[in-house]
Amino acid sequence: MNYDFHKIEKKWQTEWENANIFKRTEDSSKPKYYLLEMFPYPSGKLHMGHVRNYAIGDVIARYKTMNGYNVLHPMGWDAFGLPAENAAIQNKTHPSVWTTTNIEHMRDQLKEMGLSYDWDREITTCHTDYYKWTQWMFLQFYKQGLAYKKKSKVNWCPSCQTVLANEQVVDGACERCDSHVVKKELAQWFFKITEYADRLLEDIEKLDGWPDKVKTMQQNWIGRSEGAAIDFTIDGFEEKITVFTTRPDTIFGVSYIVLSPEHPLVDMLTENTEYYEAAMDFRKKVEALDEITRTSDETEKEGIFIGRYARNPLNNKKVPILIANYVLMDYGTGAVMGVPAHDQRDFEFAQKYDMPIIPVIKPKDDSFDIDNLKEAYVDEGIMINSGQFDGMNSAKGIDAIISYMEDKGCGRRNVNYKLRDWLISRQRYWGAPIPIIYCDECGIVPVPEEDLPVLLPTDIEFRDRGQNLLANCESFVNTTCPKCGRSAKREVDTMDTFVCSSFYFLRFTDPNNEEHVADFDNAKYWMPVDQYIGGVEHAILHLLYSRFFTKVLYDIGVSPVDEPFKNLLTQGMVLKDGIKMSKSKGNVVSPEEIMKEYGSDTARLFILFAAPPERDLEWSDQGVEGCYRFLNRVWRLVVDLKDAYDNVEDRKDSQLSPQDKKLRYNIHNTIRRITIDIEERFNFNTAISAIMELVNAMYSYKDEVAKEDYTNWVLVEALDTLMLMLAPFAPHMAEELWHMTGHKGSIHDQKWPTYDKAALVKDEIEIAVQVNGKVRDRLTVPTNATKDEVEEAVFTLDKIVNEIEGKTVVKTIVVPKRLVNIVVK
RNA sequence: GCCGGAGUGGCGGAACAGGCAGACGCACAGGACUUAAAAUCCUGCGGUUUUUAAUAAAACCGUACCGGUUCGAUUCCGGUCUCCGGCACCA
Repeated sequence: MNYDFHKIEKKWQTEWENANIFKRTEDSSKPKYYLLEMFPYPSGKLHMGHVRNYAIGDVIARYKTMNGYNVLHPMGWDAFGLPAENAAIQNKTHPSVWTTTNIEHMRDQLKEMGLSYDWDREITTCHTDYYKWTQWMFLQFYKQGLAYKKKSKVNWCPSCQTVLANEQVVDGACERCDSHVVKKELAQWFFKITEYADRLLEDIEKLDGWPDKVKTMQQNWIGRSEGAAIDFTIDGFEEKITVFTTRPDTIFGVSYIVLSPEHPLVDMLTENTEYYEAAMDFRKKVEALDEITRTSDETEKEGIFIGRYARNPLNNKKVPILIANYVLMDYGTGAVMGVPAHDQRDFEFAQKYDMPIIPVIKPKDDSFDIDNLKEAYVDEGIMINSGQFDGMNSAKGIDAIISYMEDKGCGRRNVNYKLRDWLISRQRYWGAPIPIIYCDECGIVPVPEEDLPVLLPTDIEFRDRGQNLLANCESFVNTTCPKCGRSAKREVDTMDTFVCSSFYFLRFTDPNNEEHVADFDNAKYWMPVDQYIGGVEHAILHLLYSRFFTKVLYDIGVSPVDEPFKNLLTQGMVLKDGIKMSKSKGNVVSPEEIMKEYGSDTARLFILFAAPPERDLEWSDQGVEGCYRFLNRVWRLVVDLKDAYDNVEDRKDSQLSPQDKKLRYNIHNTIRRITIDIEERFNFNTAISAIMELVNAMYSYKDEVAKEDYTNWVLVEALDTLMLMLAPFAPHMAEELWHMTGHKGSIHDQKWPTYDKAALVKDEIEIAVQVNGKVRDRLTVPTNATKDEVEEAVFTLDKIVNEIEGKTVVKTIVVPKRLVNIVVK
């Protein structure tokens, strides 16, 4: 008979909910632990990735609770977003209806999993009492000069009919729908994340508890490079061309200047000349290229001369000005100096167009002929052909030349970032409206804080996609100016949903506060998040934005911390047949069905047992079956042995049998192992196998010892330990067994077991005996045997005597409690 | 191209401050129970070879590949290959 998980799981879920045992309040008498899993988008159903994420979190939450922490473990919904709007158009309903239905269903599923959330803190980002704060955030950013509107070429997804942030464009395609992203010139709202670039970069160092992988990804994304901005004058013009370079030490090697075809100076420099038409044709050609081709280094470098010359500010040398496809307008200044001898791209370009290659740095050891380069020499060396700087080490030359230029006023130290400002406008209905009003008289006017929230209108007809529904809603658009009272129009764009998720962790510390996003004292008690868990796909987007928000909020005194997440665990994907589960691949396993067939304790146990959390996990139906078998095995064991509780005092004073001692050793060794596995490494797979081993040991005891010889208190110790250690992994079964064996109170309020060192002391220990590093025999010795005693014993073994016969013993290495290695010749 | 991570039985995975490779689970095989099956329980389970009638026993090879350090290497060092992830004409 298998245990009735349906009944048991339902029963305890109801009991826990009624007793509200997972509700948490601020309690200064206990150490706090804030555990957070990335909240889901309410797509409709949980998938295995969610199950994994939340199962991992729940083990940690319950474990920390048992260890005396006041654990904040909240859950919510990242509920704005395009799928709701598309579904609404398709089904002719309102996105809020679709979203609400999905949330209800998914909340039920989470409850079915038996997760220890404090549901009183539930957050839903599309509710007015939440998005009021999203809008409030915008206003604070605006006040700080961190939100601004700018007309620029932006990424436009023709399928989603909206603009996207740089971070949301993956290989030239929309990260959500994979459509080809095009460039469009639009006026859009941005958050000035670049102003925080340096701090976001520097503080990565503080993130000890983050995986290096994620930190490196953020570093690359921010992409800081140090160098100089250098002004080149243009013959016959007042204007100057400013280039950015990381190698000012090579300035004497400049043989041409290249502008991006889109560079604004190009128009002026070619106007009314024979070069104008060619330049414009070239620009069009380059603009027609999509982002991937344009920025791929396989694309052939092409350029044309535009008829003008610039002057090298250091030696006044006259160099031609070109435009070329490999210079990008949105990095640096959109202009570069061409130094073919010391830059590989410039080298290729110069060879193609027959430009002079002027070496200005030679290798220290003169290892090759610098005047006949086969490729650019990019390493440091000794400066040559560089006037007064000749003979200087090129690394030093960088500083020397910058100082020289700063004195002369033709150049300066400069730092560039790959990071762009965060485009937050979206031309969609289902998002938080940007709280801005446009007045003919007063211009751009922010909505006063007391007027928040700017409500999303509900009288919208959901027809075709492809139009901004808010723009067509007159009751929304038409308003009055808060400054002058005249009629005015509202901003019709909404905010990127990543804005909503950039501060939700702060809101969880005080989710129902109507006056503040969170009471400072509450935030101070809980923040930062001690452990954050989610998929690595958010390594840049969400995690970088959240860090940015936290820093801004810290600066204005709203957040008590300047980094939100102390420790980060990035879980691996759930695979089936070696590939990611996806509808299109048809390899999806539904959590719903698994829980129905085996129960959520089994589902959780399997997903934790199959692989360590950071690694990808291969789904196996047979593996699930195995975990189910294991839980049944535990059930039967406890049922069989529970009589031990009736007479615990029995034999308490008598000597323990060898079997008793062995079992006690196993109990306490298991506690030791599991505690390390959870505490130090989150290796739940090995933690679970340790529990399995304890169960096997208990079965052996049952097998080897006659019932009348049972030592009940040892059995009870084993059973209690087993149940307590199982509690974070299989919470329902553990709770049921806990009560079945006569305990009072929830097992989830109990203390995590500690191990008894005395029980881990063994009288004897088996060691390996090696000859020249090969195991030849084994020997059981007293644990406290000295090295000499062990060494002596080893040479009495027949096998060893045979093995070393006729050979000379060079030396003998004794590793206490492990092995002896005899080296012979 | 650059920067990370990984490569261990039929499979998922253990063991790395250098110390008995393959814990635990799955699959498979054999046995017990059963009229039978399922479930359950017990046993075996990296490869090759040799000895033995058989039960068994022994030797050698094995942690992607090549080399090094060491009494001893899955673990450390150098090089190569493959896979995965990120960045990529960033001046």
